[in-house]
Amino acid sequence: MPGDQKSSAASVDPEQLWLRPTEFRRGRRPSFSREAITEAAVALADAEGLEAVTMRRVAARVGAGVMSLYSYAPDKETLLELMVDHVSGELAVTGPPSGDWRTDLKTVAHLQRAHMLRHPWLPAALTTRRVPGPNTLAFLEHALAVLRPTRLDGAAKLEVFAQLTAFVAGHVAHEIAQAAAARSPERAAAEARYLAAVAADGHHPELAEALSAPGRPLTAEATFTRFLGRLIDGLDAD
Amino acid sequence: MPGDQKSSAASVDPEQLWLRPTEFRRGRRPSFSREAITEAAVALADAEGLEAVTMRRVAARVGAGVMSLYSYAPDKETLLELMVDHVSGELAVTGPPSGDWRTDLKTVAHLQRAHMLRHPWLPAALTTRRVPGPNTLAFLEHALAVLRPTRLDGAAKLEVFAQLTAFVAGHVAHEIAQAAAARSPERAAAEARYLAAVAADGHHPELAEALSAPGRPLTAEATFTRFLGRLIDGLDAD
DNA sequence: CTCATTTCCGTACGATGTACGAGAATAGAG
DNA sequence: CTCTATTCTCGTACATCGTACGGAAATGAG
Repeated sequence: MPGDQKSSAASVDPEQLWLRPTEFRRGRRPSFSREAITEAAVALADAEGLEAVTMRRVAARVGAGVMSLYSYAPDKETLLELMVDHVSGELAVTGPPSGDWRTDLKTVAHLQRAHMLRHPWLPAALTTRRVPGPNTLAFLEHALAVLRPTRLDGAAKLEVFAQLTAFVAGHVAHEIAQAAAARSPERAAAEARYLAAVAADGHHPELAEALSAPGRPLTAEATFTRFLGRLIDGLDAD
Repeated sequence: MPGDQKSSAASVDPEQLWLRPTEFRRGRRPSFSREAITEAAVALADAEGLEAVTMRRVAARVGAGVMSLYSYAPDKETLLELMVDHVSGELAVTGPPSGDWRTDLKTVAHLQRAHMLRHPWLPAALTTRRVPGPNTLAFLEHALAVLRPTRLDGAAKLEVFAQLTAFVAGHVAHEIAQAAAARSPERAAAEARYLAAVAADGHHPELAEALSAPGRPLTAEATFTRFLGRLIDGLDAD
């Protein structure tokens, strides 16, 4: 493979991934399943973070040999893709759109946020992964239905969904980092001391003022709702 | 370290990172420098992506032994942090705020977008990294100055900057993925075939319609500008 | 000089993703 | 039934990764 420029783009064949023939099989019966393996990987990521998801640990969790996993997914990248779509199955759609598409779209975003908070590895995983599986597509279908009352064309609707997802992922990544910092007081104190030192150097007057006049503390939820409102209420202006 | 829950949160001591004593030194004179090492790492990431940044390759690029790098950065995580801040030095601020803070803030976002497009590994790196270095702080200082005409309190201003950065990173990550897919026609065709197959299964009528009525193709720049406008013009409503 | 201090880096170790290929299990053909 | 093709299982092996360790080399202080 000459000039293999993988950069940071995922490279998984969607057809081989999602359109595998579930048909007739000769040979030995499978001892495990894609689902069981994916669930094990998700459980690991939920409990210990994405970097705990190693082929060895996943295999141990399902009781398989390491190399057996490769009968179900051609490589680890694919397994990550399976994980992302698997948890998207939890994005239970609450019913048909109400007709008030702005409210519906906000509900969609709030669902996504709760979902990503439950699986904190999702924002990082989504940065690269980009082949929508069946569960992701079901949710996308719902989002498109929500957008039907708008007069956006197809490409624009897809773009709105992608932007919304990116926005939620970005917000939740930040939210998670804040929460993690707060959970480790030693680290939080070190960071506070560092920022205080910077603010005291005289070269950052705006930062100094911002830190000294913090205002009321904002909940992450309130911040999210506010920015989401700005984003969505401004939509369809053209 | 009991209960080491690292999850996906970075864990670098900001004081040891950015407040190192550059003072008097006894012992042997350094043969390299943080800057040279960081630049080598950045060059690697720019050319071949984040995953090409290995200690061995960075060392080879600066002409050092692998373990010599550890005299300049305690671990790879720290080196990544250095990379992020190093490239932030390119975010040249164009001058004092004009007074029209909405326009200024849009300029800030456009600067960030161009910056991330020049260093496509940045969105992924920013998902985890969260200790602002001097260059990042200089840019933050500018952003805060831009927000001075608003009557937001300190915490709110910081939140606006974080959200804006997250939004830009999310958009650019998506933009990069699109561009990468377009650059590999084989992959793009496979994905198109896959989506067409899904749309043809009858269970995704909205998707089918969105794909069949794409509308005029949108440039990434235009999409960015549009969503950015929505986000910023809605600001300060309360 | 001596000695404390700092940098340099070869070697080595554990962990990772996965290529390879030998065995085991199963279904159809005869 | 036997034979053969097919499929799954997984132990072994390897390249590559981050980095711990410790000795050699260089430098400033006393």
